Amino acid sequence: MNRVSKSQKKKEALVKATISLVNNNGFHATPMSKIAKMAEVSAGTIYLYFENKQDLVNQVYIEVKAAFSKFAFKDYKEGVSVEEGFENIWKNIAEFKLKEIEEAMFLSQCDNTPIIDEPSRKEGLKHLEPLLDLWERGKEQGIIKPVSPYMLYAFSIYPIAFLMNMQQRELYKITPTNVNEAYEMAWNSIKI
Amino acid sequence: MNRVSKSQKKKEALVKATISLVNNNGFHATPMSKIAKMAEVSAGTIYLYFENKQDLVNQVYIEVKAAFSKFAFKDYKEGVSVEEGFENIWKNIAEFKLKEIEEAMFLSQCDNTPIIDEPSRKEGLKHLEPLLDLWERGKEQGIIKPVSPYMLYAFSIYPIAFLMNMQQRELYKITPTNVNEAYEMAWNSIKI
Amino acid sequence: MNRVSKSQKKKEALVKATISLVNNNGFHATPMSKIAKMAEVSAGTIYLYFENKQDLVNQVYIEVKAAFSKFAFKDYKEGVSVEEGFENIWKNIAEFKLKEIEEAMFLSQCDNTPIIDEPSRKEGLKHLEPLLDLWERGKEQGIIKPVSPYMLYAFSIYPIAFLMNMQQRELYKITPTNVNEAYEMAWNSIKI
Amino acid sequence: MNRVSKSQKKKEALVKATISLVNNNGFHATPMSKIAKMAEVSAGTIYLYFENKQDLVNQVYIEVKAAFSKFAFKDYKEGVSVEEGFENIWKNIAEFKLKEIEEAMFLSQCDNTPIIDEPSRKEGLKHLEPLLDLWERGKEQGIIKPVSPYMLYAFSIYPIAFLMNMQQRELYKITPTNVNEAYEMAWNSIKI
DNA sequence: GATGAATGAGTCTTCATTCAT
DNA sequence: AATGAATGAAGACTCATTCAT
Repeated sequence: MNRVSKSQKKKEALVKATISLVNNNGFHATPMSKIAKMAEVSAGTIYLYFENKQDLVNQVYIEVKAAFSKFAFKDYKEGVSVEEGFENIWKNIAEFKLKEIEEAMFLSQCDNTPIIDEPSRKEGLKHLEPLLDLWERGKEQGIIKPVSPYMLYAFSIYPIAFLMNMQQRELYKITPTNVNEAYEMAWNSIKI
Repeated sequence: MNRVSKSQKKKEALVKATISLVNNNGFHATPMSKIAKMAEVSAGTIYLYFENKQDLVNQVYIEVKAAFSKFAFKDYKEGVSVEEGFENIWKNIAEFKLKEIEEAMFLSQCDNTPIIDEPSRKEGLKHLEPLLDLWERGKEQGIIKPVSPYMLYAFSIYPIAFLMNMQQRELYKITPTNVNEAYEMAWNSIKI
Repeated sequence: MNRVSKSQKKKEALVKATISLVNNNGFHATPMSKIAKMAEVSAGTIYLYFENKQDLVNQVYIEVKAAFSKFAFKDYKEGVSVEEGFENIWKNIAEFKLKEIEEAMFLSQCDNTPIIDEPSRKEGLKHLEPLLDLWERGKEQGIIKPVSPYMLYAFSIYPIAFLMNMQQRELYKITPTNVNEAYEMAWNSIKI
Repeated sequence: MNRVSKSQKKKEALVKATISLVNNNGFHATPMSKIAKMAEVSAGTIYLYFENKQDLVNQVYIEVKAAFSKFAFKDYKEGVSVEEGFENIWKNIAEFKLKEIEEAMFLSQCDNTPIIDEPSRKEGLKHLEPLLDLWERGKEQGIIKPVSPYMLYAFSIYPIAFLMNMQQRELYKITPTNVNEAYEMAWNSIKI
């Protein structure tokens, strides 16, 4: 038996296909039949793995969000200084958004659109704890502005999605230099 | 004769209905029939004012973007100092996004989704010139970071949309104090 | 006052437009709105002259059929010999079908299609009497085959429509020589 | 397994229904829903077999034309004399047009109407070669008039459609005697 | 008489979902 | 587990016809 079962492979193919097609056409403009075709399974097969279309996107969303979070905290050590920790996480996130474009675009679309239901949204959020903890610590140490984490997120993390969008639409090209500049701006906005 | 013709009223009702329904359900999940019903016209009437569904959203997008831009630069005088000018514009934008929630949500969805075609996106952008000019001036005076306007926008303007989204989802409440804090963060991120 | 009233002109324009559009698209694929546009009147105006769409084609059919019949018997004198009379009529019909192509195509489409109602069809037929009389006389004189006039029509007159169709589709070019050959064939088929 | 698959049966039912309904109402006046109902399948099923309505008629046309051609040349042997061969083919065609009325009416409507697209028309023509060859041979032998095959077709074959139409409208009754008379007229018109 | 905005029934077509195989 | 043919509900769009002006 393979380490990854045939079933698992099919599910992954479906997830990949969903991401790609929803990115290009939006959720409601991507038929299940196309997802099936791209994943090289039959239309009926989807329903062996997912209850229905809504359940499919929900699951994909949760999965991608999990992958994103995992990536965001790779190499992250809780003990590290606030600034160092933030830089680590921020650059991970930036790397994710600029390298795993498909996944990142998908998240961006889901987060600005009513296609994901509220429970799945909640589910998707729960991995972000370490960043919130870090910010909490920063606030205690007088390093981070004493504002809502939503505000911190809005000004330091959310902007990366915009840059990614512009790059995707070929209006803007992100270089390593830009990334450092961007990091500076992010840090400037949240540090005291 | 009325100042606003009956036709004009119908078109406006259609625009309003489109914004509201697309906000709540997304573009592809809002049938023309519902738009018609909400605007209290017959389904066929839509096609007197718009070529098809795509044309409808495109036009609504352009219109809302124009309204947004107009609002963004109200009371703005070109001669004013860079910081003062930026504060003026930023607060206008914030006010728009927090007061004209329907319109702002609509823009946010359109800007992160493939429902608007590229020509209409271009059309929607062209009113932002004064802000770009201001930033240019700021860079010359050594006040604003010498980075791409996309970057400046990402870190100073785009975050407002996130706050609006969170408020809309009732996860976060924006108060006048918050607005000032947010402005500080915006300014901190772009100023040298 | 003009000899031809404004009303009459509008009606004629509508008839012409109907013929042209039905020829190119078929009855059910030509909207009233297009007919109105081509006739340079408003859509509502059609209903001042015709009860509804069916009535419009019916009337156009009857009118064109009448024009056709009139043309068919121009210069025709009842006293003339059967062969001479037939040649006269046949060549008139051929001339009509090859010169008044729009009208002739329209008739051809109506005659092979269920778009005209039966009463109007009957109405359209009633002008053909002189030809039937001529054939009757020919049969009495032992010149024309003693077969049903439908048969005589099928083999001597109906073929012209086919040639017209082929010419219209640019598969066949009718020359004066052809016309004479065709007449010979027509005559050969019905004469004893 | 059946000799004729279930799928094949459905397609045939759709073809039959299309012929029947288009005959009675014309192409544009027969909704897909009615075709589906008559074929006892769901509306959506049509689109498993045909791309769209146009494709449906095109395919039906080609199929019927092929059946017609096959019938026209049954029992036909190339070596036979020109007159014998022509009589064979002509009578086959007459038999088809008088027995397979539905199919024949359908062809008649398609051939005098812009509902079939040009490629499908071309496709439909290609089976008529043997008749053209026979006529060519007849011309060489000085038996058939040296005129365009379009002319020969117009005067010898096309008339049958007229007789069929009249019979269908119950204005004329075709008997075996009539058929022989008609054949004589056809032959008289094309023979030298 | 003339207009053309408005209607809404009717059409083609798509697509999520089911189910016999 | 997997298929894919079949369904039928729903949606975009058209168009004959009406009616206030």
